[in-house]
Amino acid sequence: MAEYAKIIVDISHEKLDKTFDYRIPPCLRERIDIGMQVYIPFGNRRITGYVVELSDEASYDESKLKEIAGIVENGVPIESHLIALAAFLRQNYGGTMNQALKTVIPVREKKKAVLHKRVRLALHPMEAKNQLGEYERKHNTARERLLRELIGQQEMDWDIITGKLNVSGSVIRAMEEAGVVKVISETVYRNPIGHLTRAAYTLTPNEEQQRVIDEVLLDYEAGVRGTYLLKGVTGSGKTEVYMELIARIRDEGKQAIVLIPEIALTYQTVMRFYNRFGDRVSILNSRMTPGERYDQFLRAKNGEIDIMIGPRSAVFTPFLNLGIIIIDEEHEPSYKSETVPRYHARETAIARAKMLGASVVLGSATPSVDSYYKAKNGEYRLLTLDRRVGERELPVCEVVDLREELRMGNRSILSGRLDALMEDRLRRGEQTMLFLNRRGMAGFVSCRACGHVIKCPHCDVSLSQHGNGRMVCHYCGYSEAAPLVCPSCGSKYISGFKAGTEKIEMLVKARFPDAGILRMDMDTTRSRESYEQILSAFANQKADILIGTQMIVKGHDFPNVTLVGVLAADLSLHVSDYRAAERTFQLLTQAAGRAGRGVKPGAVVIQTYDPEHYGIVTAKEQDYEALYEKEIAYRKMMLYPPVWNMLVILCASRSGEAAQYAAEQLKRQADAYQTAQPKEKVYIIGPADAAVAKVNDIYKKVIYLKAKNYDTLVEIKDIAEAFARDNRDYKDVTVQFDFNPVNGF
DNA sequence: CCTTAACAGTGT
DNA sequence: CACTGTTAAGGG
Repeated sequence: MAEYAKIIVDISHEKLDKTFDYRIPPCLRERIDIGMQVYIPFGNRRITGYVVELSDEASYDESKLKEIAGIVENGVPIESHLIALAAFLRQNYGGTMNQALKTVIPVREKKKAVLHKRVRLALHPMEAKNQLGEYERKHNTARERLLRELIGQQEMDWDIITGKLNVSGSVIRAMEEAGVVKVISETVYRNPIGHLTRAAYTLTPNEEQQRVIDEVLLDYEAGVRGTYLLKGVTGSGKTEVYMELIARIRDEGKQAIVLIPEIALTYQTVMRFYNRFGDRVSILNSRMTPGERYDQFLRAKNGEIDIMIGPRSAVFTPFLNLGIIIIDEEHEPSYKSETVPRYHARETAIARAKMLGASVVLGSATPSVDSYYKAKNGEYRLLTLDRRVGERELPVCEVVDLREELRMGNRSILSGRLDALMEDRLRRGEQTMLFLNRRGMAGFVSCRACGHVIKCPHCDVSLSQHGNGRMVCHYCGYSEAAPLVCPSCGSKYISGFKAGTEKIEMLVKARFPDAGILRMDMDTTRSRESYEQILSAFANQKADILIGTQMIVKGHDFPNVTLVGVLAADLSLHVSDYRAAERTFQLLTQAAGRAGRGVKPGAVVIQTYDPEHYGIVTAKEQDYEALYEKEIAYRKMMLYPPVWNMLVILCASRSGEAAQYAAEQLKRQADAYQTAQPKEKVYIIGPADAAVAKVNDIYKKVIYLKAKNYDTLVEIKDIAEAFARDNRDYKDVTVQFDFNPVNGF
């Protein structure tokens, strides 16, 4: 039995990112375990911490050790494997142990879970009769009313008594003190899907689906736990495969986690799982309060649910008998965290599955190059679904060269071809979706006389023009009134360039005045429900045309949409990111997938200035293999992931000089590592300005490192992290690490 | 994070 | 010499 415990203090600060040794008092030795929250004396105060490790010897002067004061009884003990998972996050993605623990452990809310109070009769029927008589004699009318009711039905809801019966809480309390009744309060966890009504569930997997299911289950029954990449064309029924696998693994008493991109957690998705699994399912989403999310984790821990559906953070759902983790749309960049630790849910899921003996199924119509590469190398098992359920045809895809349009004198945002098709769809009463990855009226505003571009005073980006006569920064939210004359030279010839969704809406309205038009982007989906409202309005055909940013292309099913227009396919192509072509392909494929979901065939028009680019050509042909081959050749040549690994070190500070100096010093540390380990080739580039050099008055400098082995980069991260922690120059500089970044840098 | 000790500066 | 504000270090 362990005598000492290493404890991590429950406060977030780098200086406290270490364990403290405590003696375990004999009376607690039986009960103490890794992951428990405990009270400890710290300095001259008493605080709480988490047990991270148990040991028989102390690594600190034993005479100075203090004793653990007690166990936090109603605290949520984190399982030891969750601590191990936190250690994995810290090790592989950087940051402090506390940050890692906070990522893994649900946020604790001060507010208690919703209480459900009931009142029960505490006396025998005979005694109750006597008591009732006494109340009648004393004219205790309220007590009499309540007691009479309770003799009839033993137990009642508190709310009914205080409401319908009009008996106040103080009366009930007095009766409880007299021993007549007993108040029972039980915690009722908030159930985000409790209000749904379940429909009948019927499905028989088709031959192809069954083959995939059998392949995974055969492994599972043989005790093999693998990672599977399920590549299935849109509409091939991946969700049915997931549900069947979950059902079978659940029969063995195991639980399942289903990860989906936040934006794809629609009512329809939840309903499909709810119809099949009822209230053994719960969900997590960003619209829930921390308390609600905390409740769902508690329900999982208490065994009230078997299946959790949610975005990347759901990978930490505290299931004890995890059998399978499913990651739908595994290529989605939202699976990579943008806050420290910048973990990837896919890698984290695989690590967690390994610890617990669970299988992982990654699903996508357009797998990430990373995953496909691993599948080809045998690290993942590749499974495919090639047939669309109901044998619907893939939409016809055309590419329009915008340079050609310009030459023909068409300066409008709609090409002649798209315009003609839209008119046709309007005439036939079918729907159109227009996709543009830029919101607002104009991407930037500049002066035609002097070329001055209006920029955000806090960020190194131009301000976007919006329809309300204001200029908005899309990075920090700063806004100012649009000027009438150039602030630099006074010329009145200032205007906006590069149309956004808002401008498109205006232009399309002018072009098709009789059409019903909806717009969906960050600006129109501010409130909680507006997102669902717009989608359901469009689904119910309240509008003919839906204009939006990428949020409209994620997995929605609109059977009456027969035309999808991608207004500027180049937008995602020319960003400073080696994944640009891959992202463009995925986006175009998804957008195209929105057309022709019903019985009527669909058409897709892709407008671009770069029609020969392989990202666009392969998307038009719907040729994933061709895209992959081109892409992997490029990555091999440039030593980009997944062929090599990459680490971006980011130095951010209010002072540009401090950030630069800090970055230079870290580069020197990396150089020193390279000199000490010459056989491990590391390419070090920088320091340089980040893609956006300043955001919210914070200057950002980056260093890029490329190495064959991930662990080499982890070692450099450890060195840089230790250096920054122990060096006073880093007091006002935050250093962050991003491994194999997916969201630009 | 919070607390404390040490230190320098200020005021009587 | 007591008092106050700032800073660095320690916490097991």
